[in-house]
Amino acid sequence: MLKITKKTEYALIAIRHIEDNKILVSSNDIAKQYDIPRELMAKTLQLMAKAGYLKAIKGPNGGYKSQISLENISLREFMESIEGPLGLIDCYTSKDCKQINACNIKDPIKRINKSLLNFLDNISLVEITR
Amino acid sequence: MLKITKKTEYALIAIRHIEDNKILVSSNDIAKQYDIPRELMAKTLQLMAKAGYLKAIKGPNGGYKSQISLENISLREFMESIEGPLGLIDCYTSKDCKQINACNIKDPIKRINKSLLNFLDNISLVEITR
DNA sequence: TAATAACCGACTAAATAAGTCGGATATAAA
DNA sequence: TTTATATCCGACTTATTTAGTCGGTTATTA
Repeated sequence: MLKITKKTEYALIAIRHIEDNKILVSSNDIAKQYDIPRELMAKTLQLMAKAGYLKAIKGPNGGYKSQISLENISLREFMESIEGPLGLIDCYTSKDCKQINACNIKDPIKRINKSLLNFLDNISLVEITR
Repeated sequence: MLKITKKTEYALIAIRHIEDNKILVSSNDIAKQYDIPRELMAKTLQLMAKAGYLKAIKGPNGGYKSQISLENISLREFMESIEGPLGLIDCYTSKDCKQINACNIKDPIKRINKSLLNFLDNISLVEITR
């Protein structure tokens, strides 16, 4: 419970690696170095490129480089761009909860959820490089 | 990602319900009122009783009543007693992560995890009744 | 033109969460 | 003392989500 996914984990490993090695890094390099399945790492980097965090360069000697400054990205923003909306519960995003009507914890959970998101909003991605 | 489980959700619904209705409440009552599967609700209440949050009374007209004052319980403590240890990742609890050696985000994640736990430590269960 | 790297979607496998089933024990009331 | 109702318990099945795989395309450089 309350775990982050491997995809997010791999994304964080990659972003730090790319940040630390200011040169172009290929998906294969990262996968090999951290023992991450090639295809998964590739897919994840593609997501990150699509989200605008990385610039992708095709062809031999291609790879990825950073296109952002980590200070400006929050952990929440980053995670959500990879996995979709975060939340302890999705009463509010999806509408198929059987408890929704009678539910006696809707409001408190909403409040707690909000402050959790706020918590993640206030963690910058640079944190991951320290 | 970062979701709480239904079991935890049902537990919170139950604890609030029991708190609001100071009398003895049966598992069936709660299950019916909030449209929760009987057996699951029963099992969850049993966990809570075992953890010492509730007092169980068997037999007809039996049920559960609160045995704690919610102010003194943190959300973290409550959740962990139902689901086991919390964490964004379990590098540290389990030892079977392929990345563990090369991992470049171990320390930052550990730090962030710690402050997440701290966040949950500082939310009291009474919050759920407001 | 061959090798390499990103790109893309559909697929399978593994892990976890959610829910079900069958039966035991305790207790209050008829 | 019997019956009904409640907790208690563990094993089981099903559903959902996460993780990983596969096959093939496009772009680019040497």
